[in-house]
Order: sequence, then structure tokens, then C-alpha cells
Amino acid sequence: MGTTQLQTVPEPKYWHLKTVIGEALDSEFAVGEILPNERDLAARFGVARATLRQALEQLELEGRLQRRRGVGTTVAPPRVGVAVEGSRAHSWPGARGDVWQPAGCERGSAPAAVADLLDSEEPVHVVRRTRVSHGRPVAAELLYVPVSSVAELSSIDGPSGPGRARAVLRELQRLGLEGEDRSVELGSASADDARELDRLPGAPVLVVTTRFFAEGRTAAVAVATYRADTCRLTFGDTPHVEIDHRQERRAS
Amino acid sequence: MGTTQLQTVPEPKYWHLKTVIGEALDSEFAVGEILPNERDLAARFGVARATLRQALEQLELEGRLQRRRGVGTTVAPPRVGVAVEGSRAHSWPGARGDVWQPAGCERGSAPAAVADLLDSEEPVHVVRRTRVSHGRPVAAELLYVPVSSVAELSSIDGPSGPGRARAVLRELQRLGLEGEDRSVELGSASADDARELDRLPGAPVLVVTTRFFAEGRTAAVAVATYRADTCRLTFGDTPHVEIDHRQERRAS
DNA sequence: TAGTGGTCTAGACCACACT
DNA sequence: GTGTGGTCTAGACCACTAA
Repeated sequence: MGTTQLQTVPEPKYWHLKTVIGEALDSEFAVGEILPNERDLAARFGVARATLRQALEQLELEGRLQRRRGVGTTVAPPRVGVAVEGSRAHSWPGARGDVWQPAGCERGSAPAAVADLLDSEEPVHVVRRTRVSHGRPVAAELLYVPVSSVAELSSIDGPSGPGRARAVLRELQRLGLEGEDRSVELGSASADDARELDRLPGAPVLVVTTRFFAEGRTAAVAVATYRADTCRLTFGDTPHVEIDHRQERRAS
Repeated sequence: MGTTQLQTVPEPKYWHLKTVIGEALDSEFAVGEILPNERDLAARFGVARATLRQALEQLELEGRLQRRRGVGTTVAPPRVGVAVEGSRAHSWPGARGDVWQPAGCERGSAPAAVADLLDSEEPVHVVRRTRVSHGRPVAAELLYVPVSSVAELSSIDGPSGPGRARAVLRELQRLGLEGEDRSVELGSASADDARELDRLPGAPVLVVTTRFFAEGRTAAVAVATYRADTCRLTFGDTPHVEIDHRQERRAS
């Protein structure tokens, strides 16, 4: 009765599990190592598989685990730092040392959210690009370019492949870039993005939206989705060194 | 046999549900409106509650729903754009129009990941700050300042409250700021963060890590966690206008 | 074909916020 | 108290990968 049990808060099992497994990852596992399967792990900890999965989902969200259907659960390498260009030195997509690979280009209309940013409902070229780091795809981008921004091109109706994508980017360079604007938010992968990023639909992604200003208006909008599990976005002149939350142990 | 049923992929129920409910949010619900409870919704769609919850979790992750235990599920307002300062104009924390509120200050040792960035194992002042936007807490920050960065202060052993936090920040201003470095990644709220952000532990957050350079070394490191459900981080001179995510459809 | 993670069910109880 | 979302269980079947 009188016992002031201030905070006997029953910590959720999955939260405790996450902590325990997280610590085990630090001390007993190397990067790339395969964990026991979910049914075994659940039995070992005396919980239902669903509960165990809740813990694993958290760890995957934090980039410490990687799970693949039909394969198993492995210890993920530290997140890779990915530089988001233009934080200080503005440049058009496709310029000089651009790390993005043009993948295709189609014509269509911008989704409502993008049309708002473009302040226009006019048709757009939609340039698809992908970004690869350390041999793995890390981001997929859709670049929306109003046809009026690259008027010279409008007569050309070639195939909608990488060639056309490059042509649109080339035309874009001719505009004087006056500034950029960027935002980052959490999203979930669309079916298209998921395919390009080698993830399941709904996987968490970091959505980087960039507005390019030229000739007094928004000349283009880029929506890039980065794999949230494997990427750390870096800004500024001096890229971060690798951050490692574990003890560095080599996989073999 | 010969039928190339390329993609008769049975779309998961929760994915389909997410789409259906998402569209209903666009057309039939106003911001702040309360949805039917989970049991009713599950029954209405003819699925188990767990399946319905998977869909709601996705929508919450995308910032379109807000769920509170004991209350219900409401339609979330569009994400608020939160400016991350210093993308171009560098300044110390606590300077001029800093939007952060000092909450406390303690001494301790930096966690391993931060110690790596500081290139030092020495004791640090840990300044706690919070950030409020539109009357709601949106971010919690821990600012790690090695004692040697604010040597003048080391003799003062006052109470570890907001006053001391301000004192540390004041000392910091005296150093010449040479540059900053910033990274953004996905994380999950610690128990502490969760309390300050009015969320449950494990809630998704955007972790912004900032390094401050002065006198040829890393003079301080700030780790800020923003509510991923309600925030859109903006960089650059011109903050984004409100982005509305409804109709998130691909151009085709 | 065997083994993995992904999806789904139909329950149960708990912590919390209101009234 | 009543109703809400949060946690947990013990199953089942499916989709995928690799031997």
C-alpha cells in the first residue's frame, strides 16, 4: 500500500529485446555475420515471433540489421555518408562531377506536391536518375523540368531513354542558376523506388526535395529518395568521417 | 505454363489498405478529424486489427496520421517546415536569433560515436536544449562541449540547470567559428528524447549531427533529434513553402 | 526442396486519457 | 468506468532464395 512504486513502468518486451540484441551485436557479431533465424531467436528469448520481429524492425530502422526474405538477417555495415551536393556550391543536375546516373526520361504532368513547388501545371519532362555508392544503389531521383524551362528541346521527340535524359540536362545547363532550396523528410518507398533501391515497398526513405531557381522562377524540382537504412546524408564542405556505432570488426 | 504472368504479385493487404485509407483522408476527412477506432476500422475492411494497424503505422510514418493512446487516431496537419540553421551562415549555438531553448547542462563523458567526432575522450559539458515550433516541441538536442573548449568555465561549479547551459554557450561564442559540418540520418527516439518530444520511445526521428570547428579542431558536437512525423527539415536561404503530400502519385 | 523472412489471423491483456 | 491505442501470443500460410 504505502510502497511508492514511482515508476515500475513495465518496459515493453520488444524494447528490452532490442537493447539486449543491440548490445550483442556490438560485442559478439561481426559485420555481415548471419543471425539465427527469427523462430530460433524468439524461442531463445522466450517470446512470440511477432514480438521478436518488433525488436528486429527497430534495429533495422536504425541501420544495424539487414533482413532479406529467403536469406536471413545479417549485421549491417555502418551507414555510408552520402554527400548532398550544392549545400554551398550551387550547380545544375548533370554538371561536371555529378554522381547521378541518368536512367530515363518521359513526359507527363507533375504530381500535385511538385506542381505546387513549380507554381505551374504545365507538362514536364521527368528525368529518372539513380545514384550508386560503394557498388550499391542508394538513391533514386525524379527530376521534374517544365517544358518551358528547356524550350529548345520541345521539338525533339526522340526515344524516352537515358539519351533523352542527358539532352534535357544539357539544355538545363544553359540557364543561369540563381539558387537552390532543399528539404529533407521521412517517407516510405513507392513500388517504383523500392525496385530501384532493392528494398520492399514501404521501406523507410529520406526524401530530399530540391528546388532550382533560374530566371526568376522555379526552373526545376528534384525529388530524391535515399535508403534510410544505409544512408547518412552529409551537408557542408567537409564530409563527415565514417561514424561507427559499433566496434569495428571485419566480416570475412 | 507458357503464360508469362509477369506481375500477378498479390499486393499485401496492408499496402492496399494504406492506399485506400490514404485516399479517403484526402477526400473525406479534415485535418484534426478523428477516425473510427482500430477495431471498427478493421471490421469495416474485413481484416484483423494487426493488419489494419500495419497500414495505420505506415500512414503515421508518412506524417498523415497521428495516434495517441487513450485518445484516438486523428488526421495530421501537413508537416511543418523547420529551418536547420547555418547551412550557409555559420553561427554558434545560442547566438542572436537562435530558436533553441536551453534546458539544462551536466558534465559527463561523450558517447563513443560523439567522442569519435570530437577526436577526444576528455570530459564534456552536455547542454540540453529543446526547440518549439507552432507551440509544439519538435526537436531535442544534446550539445557536447569538451571542457577544454570553454576552459574559462571549468572553475565554476554551479547547479546543472538552464543557467549553466547559458554560461557554457556564452563561453562558446568567444571562440572563432571556422566552419560547420552537418549530417542527417534516421534514428529512433530514446526514452529521454521521447519524453521531450511527447512521443513513445522508438518513434522515428531525424537525427541531425553538427560539428563545430574552431581553433583548428572540433570544438563542439550537437546531436539534434527531430520528430520525423511532424517535421520537414529545410536547408538554404529560402524556406520551402508548405508541401502537401496528398496525391503522391508518379507521373506516367 | 528446405529454410528464410513477410503477411495475416483471432484472440487477450495492459496503459492511458477522458468523463 | 469506458474506450482508446499499445503490447503480446500462438498459431498459419505465402513469397522468395539458394542448395
